Amino acid sequence: MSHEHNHLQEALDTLKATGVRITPQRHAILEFLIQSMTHPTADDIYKALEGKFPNMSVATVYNNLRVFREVGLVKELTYGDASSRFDFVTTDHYHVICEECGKIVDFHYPGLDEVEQLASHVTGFKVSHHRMEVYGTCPECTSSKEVH
Amino acid sequence: MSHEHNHLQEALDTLKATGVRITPQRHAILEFLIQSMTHPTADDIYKALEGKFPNMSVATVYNNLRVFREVGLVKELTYGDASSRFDFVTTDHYHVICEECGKIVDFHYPGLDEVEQLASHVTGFKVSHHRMEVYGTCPECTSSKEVH
DNA sequence: TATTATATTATAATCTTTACAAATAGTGTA
DNA sequence: TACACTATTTGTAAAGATTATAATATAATA
Ligand SMILES: [Mn+2]
Ligand SMILES: [Mn+2]
Ligand SMILES: [Zn+2]
Ligand SMILES: [Zn+2]
Repeated sequence: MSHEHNHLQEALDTLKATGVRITPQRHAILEFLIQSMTHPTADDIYKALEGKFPNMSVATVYNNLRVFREVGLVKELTYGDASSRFDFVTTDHYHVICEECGKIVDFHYPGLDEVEQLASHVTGFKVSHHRMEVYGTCPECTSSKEVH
Repeated sequence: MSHEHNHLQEALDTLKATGVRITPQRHAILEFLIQSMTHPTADDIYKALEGKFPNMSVATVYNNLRVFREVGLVKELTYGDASSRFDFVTTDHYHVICEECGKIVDFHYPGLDEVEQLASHVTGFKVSHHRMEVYGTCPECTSSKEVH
C-alpha cells in the first residue's frame, strides 16, 4: 500500500468523520494534491482535472479547497498579487521560493519558538503561529544563467 | 527638527537623486506614510488624502507606491486575499499581526541568518532574503474578550 | 428506493490592481 | 520669468482572482 494511497484514505476518513460528503470531484482534487509536488494553484487543479471532469466548475475547485482547508487537510499559501497555492498537509515544513521561476521547495527546520516567545514578550500578543519563507534562486535557474 | 521632518526630507532627497519628480501628491503620500503607524493600504491613503486632493486618482496612489517601493523608500506587505499594506522604510523589523482586528505591530529581532544558511544548504538555493510574520491576538482584543 | 440536505454548475458580481490615452504640470535652461 | 521637454496625473476601462447566487443534481441514510 503506497504512501499516496494511505494519505488519500486518511483524508477520506477525515471527511467522513467531519460529515463532509465524498464526491468524485473531491476525490479527484485530493488525489491530485497528494501526488503533486508543485504546490498548485486552484486554476492548475482545474486545468489538470478538466480531462476527467469536462463539466466541473472552477467554483467547485475553490469551494472544495476551502472545505479542505477548514478541516485541516490542506494549507493555503498566499503571496501578494498572484493566486494562492495549495499544499496537502503531511508534516510541518517551511518553503524556499525561487524568485526567477517561482518554484516552491519544501524544507524542514526545527521551528522558531524563540522568535514567537520574544514577539509575545515585547508586544503583549498571545501568539498562535508564524509564517516564514526564504527567497532566492534555485540551482536550475542559477546554472541556466551561467556562461556556456 | 522632528524625526518625521528628517525622514520626509531624506525621502525627498532620495527622489531628487533618482530623478523622480516631486509632485504635491507624492509629497502628501510620503508625509502620510511617515506619520502613519498603521501600515495603511493604498485605499487608506487614497481616502486619507481625498480632503486635500479631491481630484486625485486612485491610480496615482498605486503608481507612486510602486515608485517608492522601487527606490527603496517603502516596503509592500502582502497577505493572502486582502490588499497590500505599505510601510515606510526606517530600520529592519518584523511584524506581529492580530488575527482578530488585523492590527500590524512592529517588532525587532536579530535576524535569522541560521535559517537562511540551512535552507541554502539543504536546497541548493542562492538565498537572497526571507520573510517572517508572527500571528496571534493583541492585548486589546484579548481583554475585550474577557468576562466583565 | 425515497427523502433530504448538501454539492455542483453556470454565471454574474466583487474587489484589487494595472493599462491606456489625453490632459496637466515639474524641472532645467535661456 | 517664460519655454520646451518629458514625466506625471487623471479618468476610465480592463484584467485577474475569488466569491455569491440560484437552479439543478447527487451522496448519504433509512
Ligand atoms: Mn510544501
Ligand atoms: Mn512595520
Ligand atoms: Zn528557479
Ligand atoms: Zn486585535
